[in-house]
Amino acid sequence: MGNLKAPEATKTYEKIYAVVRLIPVGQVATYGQVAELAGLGGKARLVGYALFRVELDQDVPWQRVVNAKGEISRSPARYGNDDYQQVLLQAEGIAFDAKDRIDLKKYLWRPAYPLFP
DNA sequence: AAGTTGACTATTT
DNA sequence: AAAATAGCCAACT
Repeated sequence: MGNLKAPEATKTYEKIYAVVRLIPVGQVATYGQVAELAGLGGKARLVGYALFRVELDQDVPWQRVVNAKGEISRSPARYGNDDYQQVLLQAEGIAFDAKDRIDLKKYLWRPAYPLFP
């Protein structure tokens, strides 16, 4: 315990989680894209920070958020959860190449704009 | 209440 | 192509 539950999250992060929850199965979004859709002005780092704090929340499909290169962002702070992310994405039908990269041209989420009126 | 922390990205070496 | 740099901000303790 000790982690925020998404519905109780503070406003800024709540918006990020709301966007992430809209990513369809079988597609991915980049951190920068989520930041922009959440109205954060492209501050991609905030999205990464927010997702770290909600990692254990089951309602947010954090696995569908990858970095701008189409790669899973690895970090020692995740203790292997990054590998699990790849497994989850593959289970949704997303393919990784030999360098563990996703073909963003194929899988990137293209939502209608604006997401939030 | 102030310091620490952390899943990014565009640009430059 | 890969590695280093600078700019960004909120939540948690």
